[in-house]
Amino acid sequence: MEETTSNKSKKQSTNPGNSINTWSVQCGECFKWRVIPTQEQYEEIRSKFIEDPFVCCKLPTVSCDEPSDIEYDNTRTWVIDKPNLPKTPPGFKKRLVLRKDYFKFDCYYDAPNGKKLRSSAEASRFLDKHPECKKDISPSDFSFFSPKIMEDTIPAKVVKKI
DNA sequence: GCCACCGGTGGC
DNA sequence: GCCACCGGTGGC
Repeated sequence: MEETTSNKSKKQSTNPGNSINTWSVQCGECFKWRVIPTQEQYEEIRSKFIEDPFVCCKLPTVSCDEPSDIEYDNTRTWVIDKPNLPKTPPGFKKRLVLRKDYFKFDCYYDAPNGKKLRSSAEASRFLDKHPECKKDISPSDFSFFSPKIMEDTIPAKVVKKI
């Protein structure tokens, strides 16, 4: 279960390259990496990864015989995710912003009204203020987990923090 | 004045 | 010692 970033990215924020632009999962049988086209599809797979592990043949046009989509190497920075994180609630947008020093991510949810949520505490408070959301969404539907950045794939020019 | 970004720290 | 959380602020 992985996500990757690289220095090439779609413009999702003011600072290109600081967000995740490729989502991929590893097949539990052949161990090849498969790129998942959208964050939403990726989150769907991730949300039940333990009880329903990913295998290549779940993708419509792929099997374990096909070469892998991408390789784990330092042509891009890799970060390791956790299985079974909650899917982003409908109407919300989840963003992971990588700090310039590659030390960690900041995780945000953009609420339907544009409000930016920065922590579980803020998410809970938001739901309390918006009972209409609370019907379908609970605080446990938010995860501010920051994926682990793989040090051996951090660009050499980045100055490491001591 | 706002907000993206970063730094500091309290609580575990 | 770590990291979730949030206050502060520089740059716009």
